Amino acid sequence: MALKVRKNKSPDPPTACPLTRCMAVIGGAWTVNVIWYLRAGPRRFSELRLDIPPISPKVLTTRLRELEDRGVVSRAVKPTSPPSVEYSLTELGQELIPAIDGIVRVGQKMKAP
Amino acid sequence: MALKVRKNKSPDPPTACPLTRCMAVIGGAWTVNVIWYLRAGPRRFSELRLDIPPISPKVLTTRLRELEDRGVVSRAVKPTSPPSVEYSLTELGQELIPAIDGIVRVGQKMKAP
DNA sequence: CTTTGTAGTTTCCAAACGGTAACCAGGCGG
DNA sequence: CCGCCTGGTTACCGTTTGGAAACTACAAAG
Repeated sequence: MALKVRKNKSPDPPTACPLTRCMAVIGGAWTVNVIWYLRAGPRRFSELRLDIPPISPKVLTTRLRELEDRGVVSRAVKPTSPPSVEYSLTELGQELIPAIDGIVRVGQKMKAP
Repeated sequence: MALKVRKNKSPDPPTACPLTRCMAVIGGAWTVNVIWYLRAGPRRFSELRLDIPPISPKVLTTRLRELEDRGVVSRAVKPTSPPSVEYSLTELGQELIPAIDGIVRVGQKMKAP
């Protein structure tokens, strides 16, 4: 008797596809908004909170850490008093700007929900 | 005694911002993948299931309905036997392609998780 | 020594989301 | 008449997510 074909295919990790991988990062709540407000230059934690009023500090921290881990954003502590923290887009982060521009453009033309 | 400043500001709808509005549509699971596979032309329900193996029929239906509602995708029933259904990008949907291209490019350069 | 400002952290919780599995309808081929 | 194909729908359920509120650390100003 012939061997059965094993159907339990190893599920390839979701990070295999570049599209899925990148969406896993920028798909979270407020992520693209954060990148959008960093496009013009470095910005501090509390400035981002003012830029995006509905974001909670917890979520802002989470997003910034994720973006830093993936090399999209860099974090720099300035020895002011009190010490402040500047976030800015890395070179990789800059590459997302045209994509986000495109999303904004479509958002403007999109039917209301 | 002076009147207090009322702090309960009317929370403007999340759809006010074009970026947030568009992300609400393309942020769902597999949404960008669906658009990606429609970029080359019309595609049927079952073809999309083969293109994106891990997507469930429930989610694929949900995504296609959302995209249709927002004018990104159009749905056409062909009188074949059995009747088949073709989905394709609208003009608005086509405008998302460059944005998704950008996301893919960043995804390729992104650090592993 | 209390207040102010920056930059978070922690806990708790309800709602949203997506996965699984089963089921359905209409048409046709055998 | 039975199964099969396409294109879904439905019910159930566990996990994840993001929101709210309260709390922390540290430094300097007053």
